[in-house]
Amino acid sequence: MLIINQYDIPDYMTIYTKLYDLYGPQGWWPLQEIDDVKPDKTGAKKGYHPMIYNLPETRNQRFEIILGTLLTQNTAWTSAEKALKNLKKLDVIAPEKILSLDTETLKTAIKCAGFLNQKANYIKTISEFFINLNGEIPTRKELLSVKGVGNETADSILLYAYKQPFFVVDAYTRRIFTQLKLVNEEDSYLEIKNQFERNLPHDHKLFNEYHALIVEHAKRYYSKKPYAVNDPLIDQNTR
DNA sequence: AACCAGGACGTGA
DNA sequence: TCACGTCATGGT
Repeated sequence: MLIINQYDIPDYMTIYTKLYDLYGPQGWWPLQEIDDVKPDKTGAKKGYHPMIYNLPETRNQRFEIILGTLLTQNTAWTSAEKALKNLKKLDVIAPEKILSLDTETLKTAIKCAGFLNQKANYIKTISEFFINLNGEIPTRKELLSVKGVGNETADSILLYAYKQPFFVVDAYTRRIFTQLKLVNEEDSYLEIKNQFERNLPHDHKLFNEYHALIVEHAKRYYSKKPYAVNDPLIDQNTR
């Protein structure tokens, strides 16, 4: 007989360990050139550049990550990646080059990632913002003031582009942790984010892997309804 | 053929 | 604050 009570709910670190044991290091945030070998789609994925935590190393790598966070908003990463490849082909993965790029050309390049009008606008705007930073790390508040940067994108930029310990919450995180009964469906973004940050050591490598692992796990068990079928994190008898 | 994808913004209550 | 419509393309 299995009784569900608060003591049966695993803690955040335990779940992280389980996910890491299942999937291994994910090697986020993906960067072109470094991630030349793509994982196969059978599930034997080992990540992009696993166990490498010193990236990004250059200004343009940092900028590429920022472009990626905007392009992948409500969009499959594969589509955002194609857009990035198009930009790479145009040799415009640098804020100054984006600013001097014709807007219609930009739209054509990113069309495959959807929301082309908004995203072209966002990309232009954040390019100027990035230049004005002069290499400084932006605050979360500053990032949120940029049009196109909401909670998740701000945290993604801080975590993956600047290696700061800001936990990223996305729709997958909400789905999984609602099932695990660690968060409530109606909890706000900040409530969930704060809960993770209160219950985990503030280590950017840990936050990096954790969010990436959540995405990997969700793609397997939380992309089509009903959710959580055969989820190894959940005792199937108690679903 | 609907539904989803590593969301954010503008609007009106 | 908050629910709701909108933004757009591509894959399943």
